[in-house]
Amino acid sequence: MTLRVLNTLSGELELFEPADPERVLLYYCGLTVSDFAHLGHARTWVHVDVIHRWLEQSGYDVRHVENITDVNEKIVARVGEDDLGDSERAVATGFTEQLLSDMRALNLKRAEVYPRVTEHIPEIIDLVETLIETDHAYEVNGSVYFDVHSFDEYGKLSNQRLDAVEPQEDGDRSEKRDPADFALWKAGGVDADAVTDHRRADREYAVETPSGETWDSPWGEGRPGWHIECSAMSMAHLDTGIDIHMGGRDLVFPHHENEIAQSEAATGERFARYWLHADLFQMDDEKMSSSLGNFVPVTDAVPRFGVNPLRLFFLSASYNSTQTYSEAAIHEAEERWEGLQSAYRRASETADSAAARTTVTDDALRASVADSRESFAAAMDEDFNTREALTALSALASAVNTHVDGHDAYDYRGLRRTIETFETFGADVLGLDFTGDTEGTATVADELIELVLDVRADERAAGNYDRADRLRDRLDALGITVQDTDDGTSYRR
RNA sequence: GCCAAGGUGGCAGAGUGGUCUUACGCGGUCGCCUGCAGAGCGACUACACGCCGGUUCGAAUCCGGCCCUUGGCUCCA
Repeated sequence: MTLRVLNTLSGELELFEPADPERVLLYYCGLTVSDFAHLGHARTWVHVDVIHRWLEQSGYDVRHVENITDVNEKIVARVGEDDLGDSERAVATGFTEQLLSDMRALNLKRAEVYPRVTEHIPEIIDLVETLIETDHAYEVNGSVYFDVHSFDEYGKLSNQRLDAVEPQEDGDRSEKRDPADFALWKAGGVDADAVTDHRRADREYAVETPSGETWDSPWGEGRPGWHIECSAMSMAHLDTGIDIHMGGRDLVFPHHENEIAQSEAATGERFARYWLHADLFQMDDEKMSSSLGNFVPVTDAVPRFGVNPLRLFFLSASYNSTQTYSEAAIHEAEERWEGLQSAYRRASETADSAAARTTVTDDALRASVADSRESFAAAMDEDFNTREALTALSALASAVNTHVDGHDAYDYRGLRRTIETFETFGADVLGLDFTGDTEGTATVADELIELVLDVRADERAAGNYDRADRLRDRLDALGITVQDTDDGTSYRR
């Protein structure tokens, strides 16, 4: 079992070796809470989640930290909009709660901690002071900037060369020594022009010119820069360097490049061993993004498609390739989900049936289970190739069907092993829920359906197929699919 | 312009030096099964890999050039 990962730093597949052989420190660059999370975020979350789960499955103790950026001009821009809140903090709190709720809906494993910028101002100030003391940063008019030329390896993540980076145009950055220098601390309140830029003409705002929160610092009243938070917060929560640092590909430059610069300049140690970047989710021919307004919110998608099909849809492309929103592709994931779930149920039902015997052995089934386990693990170990891992689960589903279709007495031990494989790899690793949909809560509607099916069974037994088919059609029109099998009639809503 | 990722069958999407891979899935056709349908199983859906060169006994897979797409260089998962 040797995991290899594609490290953005080297651009190559590398053998994964965490600093502590038993523990993985995972940091995921989370969201700025200025809007609802959309499917692009969801896709990255699901992949990060599966990576977290696979690391645990591989025997590591995973410490997972995921920041929440709750200080930002875009948040301030929404102050006074509808009932979002009348302060930066109120807007941020509302979106944060929504975000955590979306994550639960997607069946994501919780991070150990979700640090927020507003709770780490002292750590940020300490880090900025260290950078000034070591001559990596300088203060001008109450703002502090990182001096990119003070860090020799600047550009090593993104391969950007300083002289090739297009200089920014705006004049108010002229106090920087070099256009590529970036703010660690910004003097004064929020930039009113930036806030105005983020406001939308088609919306009403109860607060005309909202002000963001500011904090005291050795350089006067101000706000932290964008990049510094991740360095300060990861240092606060992941004591010894990060093993895996993840985020979207759009963060490689400048965000992650700057994180490396300021962190390694301050500590003299490597900030993160492996940088993994999830490629972006596209809507037609451009990325899905809040600022472009072309997004499908998680809150709409989960009830509409279901969490299992959505997860399968995301996992049907590897994390480091782009994926495009397509209802046809989500439909395909639904079909695949139904196939997997029905095979799981068949395995469970037949294993529990009287026809299952410990004396029966089906070598083909057992070989399929072994193959499936092996190829699933091999796929995940090769940079988390979830699509290939799904192939292994589909093969397992196929083996169950072949076994059950082809035998009158079932291989109990083989089926138990099959079920265990679905539960370990499908449920624990891929985060699918095989049991949730139908079991436990029989509603009145379910009982009425059973009643109709009983009537239909009587009609069929009496040879009244016309009447039986009409009942089936009526149920179908209500969205209830009826299936007759050797073992009786089942239905699916 | 610079940096990065990518261009594979009707769709979607793995593979990354050689008939066991045109994987897996979706869609479509046919067969088995079924009272019928669905599900399931089996077969098929012209030996596809952006273009042009090169290396090699052999390339979708390596090298070079070109075209195109997406992302980054400004807030962004």
